[in-house]
Amino acid sequence: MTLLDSIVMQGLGRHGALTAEEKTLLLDLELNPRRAAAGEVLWQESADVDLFCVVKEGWAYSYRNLGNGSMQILKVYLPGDIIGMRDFGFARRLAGVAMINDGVISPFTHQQLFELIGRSPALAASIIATVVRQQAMLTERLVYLGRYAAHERLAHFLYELYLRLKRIGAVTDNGFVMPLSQEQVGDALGLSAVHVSRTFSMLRDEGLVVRDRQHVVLPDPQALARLVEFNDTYIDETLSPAFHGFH
Amino acid sequence: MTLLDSIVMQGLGRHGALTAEEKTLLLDLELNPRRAAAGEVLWQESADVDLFCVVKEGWAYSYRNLGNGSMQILKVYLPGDIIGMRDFGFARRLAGVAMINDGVISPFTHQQLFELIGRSPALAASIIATVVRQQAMLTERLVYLGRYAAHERLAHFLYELYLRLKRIGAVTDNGFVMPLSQEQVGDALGLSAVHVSRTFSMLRDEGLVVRDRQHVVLPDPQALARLVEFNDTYIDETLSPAFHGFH
DNA sequence: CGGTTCGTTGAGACCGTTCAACCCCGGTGG
DNA sequence: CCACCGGGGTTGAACGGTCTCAACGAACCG
Repeated sequence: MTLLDSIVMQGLGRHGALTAEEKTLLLDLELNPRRAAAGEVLWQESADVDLFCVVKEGWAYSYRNLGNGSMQILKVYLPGDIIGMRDFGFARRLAGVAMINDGVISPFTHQQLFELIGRSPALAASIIATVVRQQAMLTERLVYLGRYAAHERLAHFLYELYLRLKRIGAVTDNGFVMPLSQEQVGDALGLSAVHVSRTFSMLRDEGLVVRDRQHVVLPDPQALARLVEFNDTYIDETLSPAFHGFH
Repeated sequence: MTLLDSIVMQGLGRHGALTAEEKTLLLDLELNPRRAAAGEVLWQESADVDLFCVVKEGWAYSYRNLGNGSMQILKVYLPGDIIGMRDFGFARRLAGVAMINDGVISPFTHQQLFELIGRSPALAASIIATVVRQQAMLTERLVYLGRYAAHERLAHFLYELYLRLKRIGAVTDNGFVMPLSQEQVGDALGLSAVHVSRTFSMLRDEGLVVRDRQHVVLPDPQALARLVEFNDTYIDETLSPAFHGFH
């Protein structure tokens, strides 16, 4: 999974094919791939902001460790996502990032990002669009934490993963691999691990989610989408026309 | 309260005074002020994105109306804030915005924003910094919704308002005016209005918050800050040095 | 085969919700 | 001036969703 694939798949490159220089700029971000082991902390909260990363293989998550001993997972990163944009413009990390399973990441520097932005307004727009979309996903999570019950939070979480995985071709027969432990799911949804287990059982009994170890199947994605009233405008978002005129 | 005052007060203008042109660009955003009545909806969710607004007087909030009949308030806007940046780059609003009390707002267009960004990299950096800071505030709220109890959520909410109001000079003797109803506070914190009332009583009994109608006093802000382990790096944030080198 | 991690299930406690009654206060109209 | 009304806030009681603690089971790994 290269960033180029990801960006094209996400439809950001559809407005006129990318130029050769733009493709080069994107590929330059992935010149230094390295393996990262499950559980590896890429950086801690409050660390200096130096690098961003493209996730090439594996999953990662950003998190905050709280004073009361618990953890809140802010976002799950999938292959093709850029990690660290949350801290763009800050001197220190607002959240830590760790790998969920074994994977491959490509770090690149602030400097490279500035260069890319300076050279290609189209790519700058794409980057900004991904940041904005991430903010929208965060907002959606906030809404669910504030106002929905456990089974709705979990259903929404799984359906969002399903959509994001589908667009990078990681879904077959409505099923996908979900390497998060139930403890981690709980940390993302503001629930205890025990209650995540019970909630999975509830969704299984209703025929909405079948899970076996790390494999999840959504037998009827539409039914799940109705349950959570999924608003997918923030995933298949349309950029403002004015924005494209900006180049 | 002009945007110029606000940005200077927020320290974004400290790196070299703004040029005359930059000041003009900022003031141009506020050429069309108008009154807005309490409860007035500035725009609804899914409406076309056309305008942004500077809040000159009064408070506003962005919100999402949910299928189960409840509402989630995403953010409270104070004088000097820019409303609508959440939707920058989108064709449609991700959230509605309404006035909390009577106030004055200055709408400006996408076009004006692009012009400002094109003419002054320094102001573009300031704008981006405010967007990033808003995302950080949203993240902080998410953490509290996910992992903290009612009294901690409320204490954190009040302390954040206290800090933001202090920097625009709206705090005297540790007190400020808080025009939100308890229903609205509940919609922001994911609590019922009834429990907001009980939680206010609890904080009062502990000597942390004194409230009389719309007037709130924090007798010991430091104690409150300790209670919520307030991390103010996202309010008094430091922009990355690399970012300033970008101009 | 023993240890470890992860997931399941049960029981009890707790926090927050819902429903309801009541109060306080400001506004309005007689 | 008073009667009435309505919105916001307070308080009580019962319900329910989620948490915690604990025991147990299943899969993986040395």
